[in-house]
Amino acid sequence: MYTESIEDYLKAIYEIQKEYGKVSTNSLSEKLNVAPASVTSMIKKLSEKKLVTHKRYQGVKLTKAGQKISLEIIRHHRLIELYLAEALGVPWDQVHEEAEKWEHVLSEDLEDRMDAVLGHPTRDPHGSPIPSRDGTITELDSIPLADLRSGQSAVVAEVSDHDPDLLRYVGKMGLYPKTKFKVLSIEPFNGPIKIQVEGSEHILGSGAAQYVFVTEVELPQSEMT
Amino acid sequence: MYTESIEDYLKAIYEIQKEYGKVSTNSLSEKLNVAPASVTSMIKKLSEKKLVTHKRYQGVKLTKAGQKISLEIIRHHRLIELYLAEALGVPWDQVHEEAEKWEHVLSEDLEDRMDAVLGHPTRDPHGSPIPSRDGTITELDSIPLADLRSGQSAVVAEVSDHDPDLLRYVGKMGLYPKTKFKVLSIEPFNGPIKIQVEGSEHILGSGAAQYVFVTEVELPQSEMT
DNA sequence: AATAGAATTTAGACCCACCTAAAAATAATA
DNA sequence: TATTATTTTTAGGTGGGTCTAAATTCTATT
Repeated sequence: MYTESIEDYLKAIYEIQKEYGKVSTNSLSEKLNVAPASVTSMIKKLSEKKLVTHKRYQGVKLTKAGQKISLEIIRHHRLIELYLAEALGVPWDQVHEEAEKWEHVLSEDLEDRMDAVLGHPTRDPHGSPIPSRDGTITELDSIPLADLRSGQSAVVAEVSDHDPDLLRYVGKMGLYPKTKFKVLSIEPFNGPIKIQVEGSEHILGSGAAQYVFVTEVELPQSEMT
Repeated sequence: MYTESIEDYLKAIYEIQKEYGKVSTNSLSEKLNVAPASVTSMIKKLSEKKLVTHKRYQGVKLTKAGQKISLEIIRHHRLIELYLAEALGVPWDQVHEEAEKWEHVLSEDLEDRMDAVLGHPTRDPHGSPIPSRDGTITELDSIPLADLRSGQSAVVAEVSDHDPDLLRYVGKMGLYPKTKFKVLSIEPFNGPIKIQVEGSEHILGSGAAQYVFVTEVELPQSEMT
């Protein structure tokens, strides 16, 4: 078994790798709230354990072994999030924090039991895919809501869980995964976006719209070929 | 918040205090599987934090503050045990290990939710009382099954959860909390005990009978006054 | 190509919780 | 009571994960 800290680093590396491709010391430092120097020394350790590859001043990359572990932790995390939401009614903006702690001490047995109770789910409450036990994951092919244009409809695929305030904000307008909505108008220069969700209209700031990812985008009637 | 280690020490101190009255350095060393020297230094720390009182070479005692924290952890532990058993079907010999890890990272909010889902229970799966949120606990007034005599009936109150094998062993004969049974015979010199549980007979080793605590003891007909 | 600025790494230190070995205090027994 | 045995404490060290300050390397810009 690995320490909680190692698991946190691996998870962070996976997530940064997914979002930006490259994983720098500084990006880890920010994400994990530790000093860059601390990251360097941990990278050295991870590298010795063959969990990442590292070229000095060039960032890190997960090895097969490292990725496997990081996906196990992510699986724990997302199963827990979903379980807490479903079974205990924890609101979607609180499940992340709870899962952050619990994920490190969840046994395989309990993981399986939760998985079974939930019916072998594939998405967590924010729409993120839950890796399978053997470490495979199918990342979603979605785009930020902010990239839509006036008149387009789409379905919410995933909402970033990095900020509880954001989740509450978009939750208030019903923008949960699988919810269909329509962009009524979108102002230029990152202006506010007017959307229609289940009959009612809402205004969404562009900052938030960066973190709401959508799929099944439909062109407006007027632009159909 | 306190470290996991501190919480473990406080819990151990509470339990030893309850079982033996006095809490020595060695008893903690054994219970926590750490060297006596390590216990001494942790005691110093706990003492500085006013969680225990300590006279050199004389053992420790929980302060009010220390007891409060230890009961909070025990509450977490036992609520988790019961929740796992009830909601996820984890067998009673496995819930302890799971709870050992989870108890340190359980939020108050989740504690309350579990408590509510379980209907504000007062006993864990082994029959141990669950402290209330404000830190009150009503310890059971029970005696070891081994102290019963031939012909007596009693109800299982509590089974020690210190050893999973023990739990499986007594579980096989149905000796769960609230189960009524009768002592058919008991051999002297810590001999085996023949008991009747729900119609069927079983033989119970005296070692195990030390750890099964019973209540509602009834005298046999022949000895009634 | 030189240099200023940013990113990264090294050096040295801290805290936490643990360890072993040795010393000191207490308890048990001849 | 003296001596031995047991318990507890002190002394000194280790590994894990973090920090700050300083040195190094890379990158971008002139």
